[in-house]
Amino acid sequence: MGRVPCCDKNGLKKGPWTPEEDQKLIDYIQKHGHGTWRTLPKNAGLARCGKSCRLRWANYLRPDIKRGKFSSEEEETIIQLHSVLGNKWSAVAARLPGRTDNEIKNYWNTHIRKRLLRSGIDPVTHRPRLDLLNLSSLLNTVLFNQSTQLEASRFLDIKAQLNTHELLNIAINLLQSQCQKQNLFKYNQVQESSLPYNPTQFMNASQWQYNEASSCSLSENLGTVNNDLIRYQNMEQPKPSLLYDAFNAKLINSDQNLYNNLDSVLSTPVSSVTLNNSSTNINNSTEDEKDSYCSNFFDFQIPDLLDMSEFI
DNA sequence: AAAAGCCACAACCGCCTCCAG
DNA sequence: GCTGGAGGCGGTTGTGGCTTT
Repeated sequence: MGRVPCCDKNGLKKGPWTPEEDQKLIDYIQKHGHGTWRTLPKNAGLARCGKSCRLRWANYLRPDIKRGKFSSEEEETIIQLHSVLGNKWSAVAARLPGRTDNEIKNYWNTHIRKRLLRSGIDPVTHRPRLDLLNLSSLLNTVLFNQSTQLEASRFLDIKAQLNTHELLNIAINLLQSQCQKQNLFKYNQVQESSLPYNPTQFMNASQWQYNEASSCSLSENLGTVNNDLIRYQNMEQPKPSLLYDAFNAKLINSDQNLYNNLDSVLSTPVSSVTLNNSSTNINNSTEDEKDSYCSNFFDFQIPDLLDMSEFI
């Protein structure tokens, strides 16, 4: 014998609820309570499945539901809870008064998840994405050879090896970071002092104290960093490279050696730039000339890659 | 102005857990 | 301890509205 369906679906309405149906459900529950959901539709005069009534009430009609946009505080709470609880949406919702699991789940999938991905953070593990770390290693060996020469042609070689837009954009971000770090050009008017990203820079007082408490675990620290990255983006600060920020913040917190290695690669001076098979020494160039070299590199050598920066 | 594409979110589906009998 | 119904949960889909072409 198969499983008995929760209701006889013949003749029962599906799809969006009408205001009249909503009112019937509200009136009935206010008078009698919901009781057994299975019998509620018949008693309330609704041609709906009991389960549909329960969901409509729980996710939309319940009087204690808070509707409207999520505040930044709520968003931070969701991220922190998700880093601990994972996709246990009901558990997350239990800690956010007035919000339903369905609403939080939708908000996560449509907003937060995408934002974390753009920041180079894996929304499942809340850690730097492994593909980014692997790519940084690849770039280190292929892009910056022993003579510390930045070769556009080799970058194009990489393009052939990578097969996702996302990875290409990551490559661009790393390259831009390289140029910013060495003050080769003023990408987005970045101040040198904003690099490397200081994860405590935008903390509020309570979070700062929380982070100061050395007893907090690594995962708690990483959760705090995630929130700071998001706050950092929201503040419309100059955005040197969100990816590089993520690298800095995460690596500082998770693996100092790894961070030091990456840092040393990125801080190695670039002495020449190879464009169109001719190498130019930039040691004696003016700042404007350096700007020009880098602008040319990004604007004319790999315009198709730059276009892809919109993909993430 | 119309068509196509995209996005957000309400609602549904099917599996799981709990618990009374 | 077993069974089956009710409710809970997370993943997925459908749809309406907005934006882009």
